[in-house]
Amino acid sequence: MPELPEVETVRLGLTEWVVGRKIKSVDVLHPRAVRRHAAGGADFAAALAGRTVTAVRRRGKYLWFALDSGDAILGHLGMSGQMLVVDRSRPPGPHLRVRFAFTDRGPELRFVDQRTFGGLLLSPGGADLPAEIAHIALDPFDPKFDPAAVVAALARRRGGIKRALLDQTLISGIGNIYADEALWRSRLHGERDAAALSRRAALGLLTNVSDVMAEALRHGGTSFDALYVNVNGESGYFDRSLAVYGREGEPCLRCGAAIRREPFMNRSSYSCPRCQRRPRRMQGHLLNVSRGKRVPS
DNA sequence: CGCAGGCCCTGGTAGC
DNA sequence: TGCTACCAGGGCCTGC
Repeated sequence: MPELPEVETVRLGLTEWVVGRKIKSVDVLHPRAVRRHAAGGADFAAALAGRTVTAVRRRGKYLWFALDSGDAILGHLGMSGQMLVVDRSRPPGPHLRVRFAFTDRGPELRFVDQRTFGGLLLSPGGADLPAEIAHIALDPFDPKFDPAAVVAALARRRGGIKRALLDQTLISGIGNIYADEALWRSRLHGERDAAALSRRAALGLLTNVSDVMAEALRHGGTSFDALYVNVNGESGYFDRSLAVYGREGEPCLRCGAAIRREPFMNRSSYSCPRCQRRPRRMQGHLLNVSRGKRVPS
């Protein structure tokens, strides 16, 4: 699942392979891939022919191609989106959604997306920062990222700390994997009240978020399954370094306790039951639900 | 306004 | 073997 380190890995590859090239033609093969482009696929394709890519930029999990017109192609990979730079002779796979051909003889760019949660749109005047994502907060890799401001926002925040980490308008780029990894490093359960964290604990958590994502980037990202690959179709290998995500029942790398998996927002949270104690109030609630009317000890 | 929850989508897999 | 049910989950939308 592409989170910030994976999207940044893709951005670096696109910068190498696409910047400076002129788009010859665009084929939209699935309307859902451009559903956020209100004028439709034909308009999307026609507007891009003849444009030159001047840069590839990113904020959080969004990336965009800056064009010589001052516009931008804004994209989100969703869960399964891939940006592949491949030779034109290579036969298309079953999930090819959008194809970009260039005026040179080089490889083409393919947006491939099995689950179609991802998509592309043309952002008028969006070369520097597309208006469509102006509401997304800075990510921890942004030079202007201000940890103290995020700590202050967390102090005003209602609800659990994990949900706050996943709120892209508070801090961007974090998804389920790195949220769980950073919480483990900080020895915090994700349902701890965000506002109840000390300033020191909140700052430490943000440091762990930055650290784990920087480490993942150095490994080329996390490929938990075959759905995330870089522009050359290669997997990252940070999955070997994950401490909790996907490790249900395996020993905690710190204390040896069996890693637990809990339902969270129609997905899963992974944590260590010993290092990351569940807040007391929720403890009683969950025990009542899952084990009958048993009094929490 | 801020937060919680539902929905979108498909392929792989577990279970019967 | 063949079917069904479930799982992965980020962002957007709605409703309270």
